[in-house]
Amino acid sequence: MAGLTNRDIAEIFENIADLLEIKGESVFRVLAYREGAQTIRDLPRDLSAIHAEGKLTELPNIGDTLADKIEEMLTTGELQFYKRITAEIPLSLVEILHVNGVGPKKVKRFWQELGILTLPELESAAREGKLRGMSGMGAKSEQKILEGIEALKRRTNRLSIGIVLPIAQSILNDLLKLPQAQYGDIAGSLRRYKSTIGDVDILIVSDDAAPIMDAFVNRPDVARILGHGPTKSSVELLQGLQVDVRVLPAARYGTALSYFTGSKDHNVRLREIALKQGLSLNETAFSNAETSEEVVLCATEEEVYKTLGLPYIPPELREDRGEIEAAQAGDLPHLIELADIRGDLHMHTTWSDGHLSIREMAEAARQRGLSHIVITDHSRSLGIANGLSIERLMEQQKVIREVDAEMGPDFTVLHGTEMEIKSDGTLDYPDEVLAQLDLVIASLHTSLRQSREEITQRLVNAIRNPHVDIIGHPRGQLIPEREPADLDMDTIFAAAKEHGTVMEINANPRRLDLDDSHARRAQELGIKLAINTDAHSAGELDLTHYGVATARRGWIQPENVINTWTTGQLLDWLRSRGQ
DNA sequence: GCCGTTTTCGGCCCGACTGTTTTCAGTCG
Repeated sequence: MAGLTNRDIAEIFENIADLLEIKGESVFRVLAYREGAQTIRDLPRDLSAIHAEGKLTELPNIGDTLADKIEEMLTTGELQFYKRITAEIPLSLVEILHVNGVGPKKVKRFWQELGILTLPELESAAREGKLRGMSGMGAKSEQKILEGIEALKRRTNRLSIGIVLPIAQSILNDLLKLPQAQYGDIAGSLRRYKSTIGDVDILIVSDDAAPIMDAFVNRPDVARILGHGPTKSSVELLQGLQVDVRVLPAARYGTALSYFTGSKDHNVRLREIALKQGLSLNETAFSNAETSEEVVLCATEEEVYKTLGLPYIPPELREDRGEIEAAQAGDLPHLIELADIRGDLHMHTTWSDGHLSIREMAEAARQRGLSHIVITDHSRSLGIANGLSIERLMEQQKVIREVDAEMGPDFTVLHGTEMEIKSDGTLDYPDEVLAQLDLVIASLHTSLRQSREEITQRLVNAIRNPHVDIIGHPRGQLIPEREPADLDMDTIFAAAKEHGTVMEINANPRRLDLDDSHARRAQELGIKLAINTDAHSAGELDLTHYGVATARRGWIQPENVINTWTTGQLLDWLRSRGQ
């Protein structure tokens, strides 16, 4: 089997890590495979392209050994080492390892002492009371494993940040209403604005933790209490989402917030820096590495970074993707902020599949402090979304000009389209129609499973058209259910660079497309970006922060995002492209 | 297995909680 993708290779490394862990290998060797897998998952380019350049070992966490294995997989489609290890440790054990409360030691013992190879076998054994006979295992452990298996079956993997963030904010708000709670934050991957969220971490400052812990585990939306200690509790909500709450004193809040915001890789790097100063850093304090005596308490994260001799690093950058080195060099990027956004260039109205009229969308956008918007309804071939015929498109233009005039000089409404790139690669409106529009977004909505060559060529065709200004949600992913199209992003970006075509970061949390690492790659190549909501309602105009956060995760600076431009700058740019 | 502004060898994080245990191992984050 040829054509192993980055995702395939990352999964194989992840499986190897699990198998080595069950085998009882050094945790650091296990970690090396995990980190290698993570690097590959985050990669904005194809491993085959990097391999062709001979630069695999320049990737972080990829050394000679992993590079050789990647090469073997790319060239032969197989990995002999993987065959050997799966012959030694059954791959089906990996599934058991994913049961909450079951770690590598237990997986190995279930396998070797009871011959359990699969999740259903473990479930039967637990139901039949066969586990409690093992040393160190009782009826309670058995019950916990059964609950863990049930949770795993319910589990819908990671959820979109758009689902999780509102839930987490409501829990935080409820806890902060308690008289014992002083202040608190959402930490974890949610604070870093990852596009998908596995669980929620909330920190609360208080000197009286018990009432907060009790209130939390007794919430009506709690399905199951996973833990209920004096300062830390953990629950599973009815939606299957796990939420952890910790309570701590104000004097230690900085180290705790830093620790629980992560990422894990970022924290490891911070600890290394601390150790070089003779300090040991954990979630409670900096201690003397020799004597373990606590020497610095940090109430704020700024103090944590200051103690390490670093400037404050924004949460969205904390992924160990070069931010530590940049901070040390005094070279952190000036990141875009929500307040920099002046316009939204992609939204729909009742003319196609939106819920509000042009006038209503304009009013809603103005209320939100924007200075201009572009109405971009769907084009004619997207029948399911009531796409506009050429006649209706031209009719719409008249209405948009009227609304624009009504809105006065301080708010501008422009006429655009979100035009289909059809499955044969042609565009949905002829050039002479496109020439009459203020702005053209071209997007893929259909035939997203075409071959890499075909679908890449479709997008390149659109990029080459001089009337196309922006490529909307370029990769076509839907989080969490739909994988991105199989696009050759090196080729896409090269074309976009050549033609000055803008790449969208679609701010809808189900899309977040481009993602952080592709956005970063685009910026490095000198490609301009747009952050648009693709709103179909007034409420969706409030999704911009997800796009801005994704851009921040991609190290994006405001000057490279065309939504930060004034209305005049945008119009000048559009005019210059018209020629 | 990766990595290097103290190291090409020897580090690589550790505290909270649970269940089982009479002092701790396993798991998780």
